[in-house]
Parts: sequence; structure tokens; C-alpha cells
Amino acid sequence: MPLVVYNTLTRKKEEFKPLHEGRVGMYVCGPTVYSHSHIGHGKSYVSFDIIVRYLRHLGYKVMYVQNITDVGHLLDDGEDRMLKQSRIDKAHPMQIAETITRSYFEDMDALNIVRPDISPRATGHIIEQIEVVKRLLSNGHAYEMNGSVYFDVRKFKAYGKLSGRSIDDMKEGTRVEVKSEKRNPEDFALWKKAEPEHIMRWQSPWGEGFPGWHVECSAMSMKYLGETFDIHGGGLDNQFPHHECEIAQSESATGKPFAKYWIHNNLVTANGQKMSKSLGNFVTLKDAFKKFDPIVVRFFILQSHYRSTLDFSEQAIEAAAKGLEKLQSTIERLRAEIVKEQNGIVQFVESLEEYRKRFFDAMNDDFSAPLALGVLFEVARETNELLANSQNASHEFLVKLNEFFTLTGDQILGILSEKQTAGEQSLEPQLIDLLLKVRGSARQRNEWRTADDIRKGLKGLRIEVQDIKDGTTWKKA
RNA sequence: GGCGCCGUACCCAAGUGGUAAGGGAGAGGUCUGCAAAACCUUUAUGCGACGGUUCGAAUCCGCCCGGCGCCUCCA
Repeated sequence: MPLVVYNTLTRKKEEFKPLHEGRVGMYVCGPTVYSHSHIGHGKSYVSFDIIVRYLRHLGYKVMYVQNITDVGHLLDDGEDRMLKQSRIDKAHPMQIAETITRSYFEDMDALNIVRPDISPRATGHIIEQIEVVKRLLSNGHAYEMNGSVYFDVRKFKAYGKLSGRSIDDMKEGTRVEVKSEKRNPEDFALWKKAEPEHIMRWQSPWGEGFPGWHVECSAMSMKYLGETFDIHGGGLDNQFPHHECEIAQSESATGKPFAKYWIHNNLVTANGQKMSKSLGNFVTLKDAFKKFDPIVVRFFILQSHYRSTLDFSEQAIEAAAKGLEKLQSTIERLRAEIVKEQNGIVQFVESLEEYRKRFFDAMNDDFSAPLALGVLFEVARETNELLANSQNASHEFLVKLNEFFTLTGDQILGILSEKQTAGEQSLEPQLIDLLLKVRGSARQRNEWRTADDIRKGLKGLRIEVQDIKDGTTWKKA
């Protein structure tokens, strides 16, 4: 089964075929850096992380570009997001941008998200953006008005092809306000004239100003990936107008198709309502990490498909935490067992190859991580069964199993990291082992009080002790 | 008003024409000094309601009910 992806542009699943053999150019809309990321951002970037990891697993050389928006994102009242935050925090907008950018990467790293190859800042690409605007002016797709430049939407016939709407449909009931400066209300700003009090300003052929929000993505994606590239991703809430406008201005500027595949991830809801900064019903990743391991958050996100909404609740994420723990403890036991010499012959009822096939079929079907996870749980159940009678297992098979989990759970899904290699053995585990040895002999003498005290004491230090068939294991809680 | 999505067990969530994955919670059991883990068994004659197409529908079509998203701030 070849990889198929759902393309928003065609509204159906298509076989994935990159423009250039073996290579994939991928651009994903990054954050506007004015406040800390929340679970919704987590879902978005975890989803695209899976896509990048999987494409790389398939052997594609992926160039992954994800922008950082630090200028030009305007509010309803026309104020720049960054400027508004800088006024609130009494800080320079670039201070905010820097702080939040760092915070963003911190959160993404915690979620075990592979960093983009390039994270271009909008303010670092003013020249490139001006170039796009100039091209649009010279070929008649844009017009200048009092120091601002607007895109003439009526000149781009295909406007609406991504979001499936027509300009005429949008007229009724929209929030579009008629600004006298624009020829048509649906036109959007490519470049805005800076008022005297506006701090973020750059010199341009049309006077001092700043770029519009949409143009940064066109300029930066084309700079690093070429005028036509493979995948453009982003949140569903950016499908319109942002992505529609990107297509309009890019294709008008170059005369070439922009992105071949458009991938949109769905949103996180809380009590059925979209989690968003403006609604204020969001949980920041930093807050979530105080209660849950970041990998639990990642796992929670992967339990639903990227194109489905995911309803966030403590109950749901706690259930996820337990599920992940089950999976992790299976892997831990497997890896502990693997170092022992084993001569058994017993394997699974269903062959590992069958499971492998089901896993990759799931991933090939529009990156269905939830289905793939289901397969991992089934393999884990069989593995546990095998390990319960470990003398029956063949060493060779256990190694194969470990390879399977490493490839699928660690490399592709990013939730089952390989145990830290014991390069620098710290004192801690040695002390714990020593303590457990003492406890073991106490148990042999039926001194249960001592044994229980040690177990209780270690639990207080967040170390969980478990007695198993031939010995005692421990893990950090 | 326009465009679009969703409704599957107590909770989360796959499945998009062949007879309901997976996780959590609950119940019973095996193992066990106790605890924990693990394993086994069990929990939806039914997928919002009603019609229709079909040998066969959660899946396709129609209508209705309920929820949500976008329509120039959002991942």
C-alpha cells in the first residue's frame, strides 16, 4: 500500500508523489510569537512532526521549513499583535519575539518534536517580502494606495479554490468592513504604511511600513523551497483566509502552482469549544507539563487522528498517561529480558510481520497514528504474554521485537525513547540496587516490615518497587 | 446567511460497503507474604433519530435533531 495523503486542495486522499524523486519540500505555518504555546499548538506541531518523521522513514530527503511570525499579524482594530503585547508587557516587540520564540522551542523539544530544518523569522525576510510585493505590482495583481499595497483579489480567478468558497458567497454576513482605501473589501494588505507611532517599520519603495501577514509565508517558503514545492501545512483555522491568500499572491507572482499538497490539522477543543488564545480557554503546554510528562501529552495527541478534533480534559489525558505507561513498561521489561541468554522457541500467534504490515498500512493511510498505536498495544500484549514465560522466548525474536518497537514507537511515533545508554553510570541506580539487595535478603528471612519500609521509603522518593517472579525491579514514577 | 466538519460503550477514540480496533474505567479470575505489574475472562445485536439504495450500511443517499469550525486575530 503506497502512502496516501488527504489533500485539502482536492478534498480527497491522493497517492503521495513528490515533485522531485526522493526529495520533499515542506512548509508549515509556525507560531505568532506573542504568548506561550498551548495544547492546540502542541497538536499541530506533533502532527506535522509525525509526517516529517514518517516521510524520512520512507527514505525521502525532507527539507522542513517552519516560519516564526514576529511582525504583521494584525488584530481587528488594526493593531499589530506584537505591538499590543509589547505595550502590555512594557517591552520591546523584539524582546517579546525572542522570549516567546525560545519558549516555543523549549516546549516543542519537550514534546520530542524534531526541529524544523529552517525556522525563518518574518522580520529577517523583509527584503524578500518586498520583492514579492514588487512582482505583484509590476504584473498588475496589486495596487498601491497611500503608501500601502493591496492584493487585487478579483485579478486572481482561482481565489477560493482551497477553502471552497467564492467571493460572491462571502459577501453576505461577513465581518468584512469596507475600507475606502481598498478597491474591494476582499482585497488584503501586502504592505502597510506605518503610522508615526508604529515601532516596527522598514524602508520600502512605498515609504516606511511593514509587511502584511500573508506575504511572509509566500516569500519565505519560495525562498527556501522554490516557487513550487510539495507540502504546505497548517492549522485548519488558517485555511481561510491565510492559506487562500498565500496561494493567490504566490501563484499570481510566479504564474506557477504554489504547493502541491495542502495538509490541515484539526483543532483541540475544550468542552467542545475551540481552544484558542482569543477565547481564553487554553491550557499552555508549560502548565500541562507541570501535571503531565510531555511525552504523555504527545501520546494523548497521537491517540486521535490529525484531521479530527481532539477534546482536551484532565480525565482523558490521565487515561492516556496510564495507557502510555503500560506500553513503556512492556518495552522496559523486554529490554531487561533481552540481555539474558534465552534459548526458547516460542513466538507470537500472529507473526510480527503481520503486525508490522498493519502498522505501516495505518501510517500509509494518511498518517493514521491512532490506528498505528492500536497495533503497538496489540504487540505489547503479546510481548507481555511472552515475557511472562520468558524461558520460552527466543533471544533472536526478542531482539526483533525490540527493533520493531524502536522503529515504530521511538523513531516514527516518538513516544518510546531508547533507555539512556549507561555511559556515565550515576551513583543513584547503584544505591537503589544495593538497597533492594538488602531488602531481598530481608524478604528471604520473612522480615516483611523491613522489606515494606524500604519499599515505602523509596516510593516517597518517587521510585516504584515491584517484586516479580525472579527478583525485584524498580522504576521512577 | 454562505461554506465545511462531527455525533460510535461510563470516558477517550479507530473504523468510510462485508458484519464494531485500541486505551482508560468497572466486574470476575490466575499469580502473589503484602503491594504493584502482568496475564485470562467480561462490558455496544448496535454506531444521534427516521426513511431510502443494496444480498449486505456505523460506512452511500435524503430528511430531521444536536454540537462545532471558518467567513479577514488564531495551530
